Amino acid sequence: MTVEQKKGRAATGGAVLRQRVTEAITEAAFAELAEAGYARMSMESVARRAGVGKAALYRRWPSKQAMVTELIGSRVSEALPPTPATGALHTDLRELLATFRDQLAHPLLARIAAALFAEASHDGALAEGLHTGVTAPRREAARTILQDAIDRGELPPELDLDLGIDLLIAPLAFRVLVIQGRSDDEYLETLTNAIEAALKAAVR
Amino acid sequence: MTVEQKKGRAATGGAVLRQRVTEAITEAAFAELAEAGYARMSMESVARRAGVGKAALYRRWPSKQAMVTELIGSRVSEALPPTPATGALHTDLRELLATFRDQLAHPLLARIAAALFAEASHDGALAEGLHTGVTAPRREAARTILQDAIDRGELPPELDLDLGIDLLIAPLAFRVLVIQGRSDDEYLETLTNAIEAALKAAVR
Amino acid sequence: MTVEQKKGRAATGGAVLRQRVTEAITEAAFAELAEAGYARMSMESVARRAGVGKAALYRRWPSKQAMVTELIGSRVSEALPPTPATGALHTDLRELLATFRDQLAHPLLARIAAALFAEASHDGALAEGLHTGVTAPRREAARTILQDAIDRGELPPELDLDLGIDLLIAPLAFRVLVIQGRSDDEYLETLTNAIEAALKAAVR
Amino acid sequence: MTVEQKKGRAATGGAVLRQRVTEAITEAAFAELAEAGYARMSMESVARRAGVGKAALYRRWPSKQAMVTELIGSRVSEALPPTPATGALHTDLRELLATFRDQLAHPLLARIAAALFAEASHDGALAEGLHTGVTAPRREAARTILQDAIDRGELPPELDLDLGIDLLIAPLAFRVLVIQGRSDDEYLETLTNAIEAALKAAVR
DNA sequence: TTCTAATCGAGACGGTACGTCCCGTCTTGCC
DNA sequence: GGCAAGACGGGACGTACCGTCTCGATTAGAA
Repeated sequence: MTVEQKKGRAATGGAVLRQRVTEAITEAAFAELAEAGYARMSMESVARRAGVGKAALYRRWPSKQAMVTELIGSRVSEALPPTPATGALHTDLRELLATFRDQLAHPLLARIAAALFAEASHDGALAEGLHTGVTAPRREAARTILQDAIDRGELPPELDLDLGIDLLIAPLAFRVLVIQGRSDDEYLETLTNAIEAALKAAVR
Repeated sequence: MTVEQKKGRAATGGAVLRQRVTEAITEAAFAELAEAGYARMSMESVARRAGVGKAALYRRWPSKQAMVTELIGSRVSEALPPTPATGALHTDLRELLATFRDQLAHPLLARIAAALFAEASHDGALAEGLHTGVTAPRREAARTILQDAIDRGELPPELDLDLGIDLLIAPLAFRVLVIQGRSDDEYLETLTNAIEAALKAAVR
Repeated sequence: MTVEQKKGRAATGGAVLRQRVTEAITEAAFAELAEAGYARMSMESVARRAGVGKAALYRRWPSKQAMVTELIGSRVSEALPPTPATGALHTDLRELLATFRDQLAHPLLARIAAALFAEASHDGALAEGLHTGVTAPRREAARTILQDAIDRGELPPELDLDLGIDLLIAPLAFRVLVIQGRSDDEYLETLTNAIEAALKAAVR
Repeated sequence: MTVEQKKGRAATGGAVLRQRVTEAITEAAFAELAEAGYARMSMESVARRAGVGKAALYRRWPSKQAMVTELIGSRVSEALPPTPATGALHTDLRELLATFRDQLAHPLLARIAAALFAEASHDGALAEGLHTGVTAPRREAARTILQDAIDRGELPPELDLDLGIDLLIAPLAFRVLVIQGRSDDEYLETLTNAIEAALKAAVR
């Protein structure tokens, strides 16, 4: 028996059970978050709903905030769509906006994300986690679209990319999250037109 | 002492003490909010900091949320600047955006407002309060600017006003609140140009 | 308004309520101790039984052990009988032993005291508390009886007082607490005779 | 390797391992008991200290209490000295008391025994176990000495044996366990004299 | 001036959730 | 089939706040 074998001997014990429990917790947590929101959700109710001891939660995450952050982050990540590449700025834009709207429209993610972003002002680690897991990938997708359009000559090379990304993401996010207003296809089409015009003018 | 003086004293006497206490609470609440954020602020620490009993708080507001909402709402309202009316869309826009940025840059209001908007997803009354006290007045200012520009022929009459307002407010809000990025005068100038172009294209 | 008046202003708030709550807790704690014993008694069940928040317990005592120690200590203290002074060693002895037996026979105090003495081996503060509140007063009563008997010439002046006290207390305590055997009046009479003989021989 | 060797290993191999594990647990348990006492000792720390899994403990004993009871019981039994038979009550007594003191002075057994006797008030099985394993054998030794002395005419035939045993055991036990006072040879000599006198008077 | 009624600071109240620890059981893969 | 490792459900620990309550002192206004 080698040392490696000995060390690894019991390392995998209960992987199946662990998986089952983790899934029960995840499901319960999302349900509680949807019903009560982040502030009113309690670890005790999640554990109760999952049919699980509180320790099972704290064995996986060090705190309520850590649990919710990770759950949201992974759910959001797996929902990250492929960057559109239709070959034309207008269609790329519309596709990205539609995808973005569909994600934002998911009431659960939207509501919780808002609470997390709010908390992030007072918690550097949380801010970092949200940036890495949520914000950055989406901004990167937008950046790719814009850069492609510049390469094709559809947008001026002097475009301020960061500002461009803001223009792309912000109006829709505000409408859905803060105003909680409509964002149907007609709205999206008009918005696409407006953003396209804005991008062409957003030069340093 | 004349009767009038006596009456005058009678009308304001208790009110003076009450006013003093209210001010102490308000100041303490803003300080705690700034240091700890909405979620971590406690009514007990506010009372302690203000040197008053907890009952003094609950005599004025029915709950923590109500207190913070009202405090934020009134502070935000008194900070509402006059709507710019320079006679030209571009300057109106830039002035509004600069004002808006200065308000958002106030770290306290920004952070707390985020937490409150997050909570609003689960609390209709809070949502209503925020809309009336925070959102609506600002959107109205933007609407006025846009309508004036339409009237002057600077913007097409078919402009989707709601979308136009989103375009005006959202990118800056996102940059300051979520991205927490820079928003200096240069950025603002480019943003103004981009928004102006977008508005001209945002027709139904 | 003097400083004293100002300082004392709110110091007495809720004394009546406090008293009521303390009594409810005390009663519930004794009941739980009787039913479950020290180890199995929980602060939560005491609070529930008393119709009281857990904080009400922890506002009064810093821990479960402190609460039980104090409750037992005070109950035992108030049960401390006057030292017998019949003028004769034999009757003093019998009276003291009878009193002692009656206290020990109280099933609650006996059982809990045993658990506390056991814990005391590992907790200096607890040991100190038990000595001061429980052990010392009883030993003092015994010492008085013995000294009186020496003064009257019923016992030799060379009597080892500490040993004498052991002889007086220990056999009965063991019978009741450890053996849990009978200790009726007949037994007590024989025991009194035996102890009296022992005391006369317990010289250094 | 021959078949016999293989078979022999098969037959004893498991037993040897089991024995080694049992010893490691026993040693760890006594160490933890000594350091923390019964209440604060945890099965988890015992397992960790012994370098074994918790299941190894629960495969051997059904509960923490059962484990400690059995461990203490067997240790105490193997420490049971031969009943003294010097041919004279005084020397028998002194020898028994000295042995008893030496056993009680063992800090581990003493402290744990106290906690177990306390728990026994609420647990009949534990009480039974302690009586059989700890109390009864020692009382029997004392009984033998007393009966021998009666047979030799050193003690009256009317002696209440149970009371006699109490007189023998209790004062020393109290001194060592509860008072935690000194019990040197000088004390023991005086005590022996006193008990001898008491025994002669302890008649029904 | 004396009375009255509101408000004050202090802090205890019942409750709920936090994150930690340990019980006795269960599961896994190695030996 | 026993082993070490360690996750499992359960439940108590002691802490922190919530929003409510009670207390006696303070404060002005009205009588």
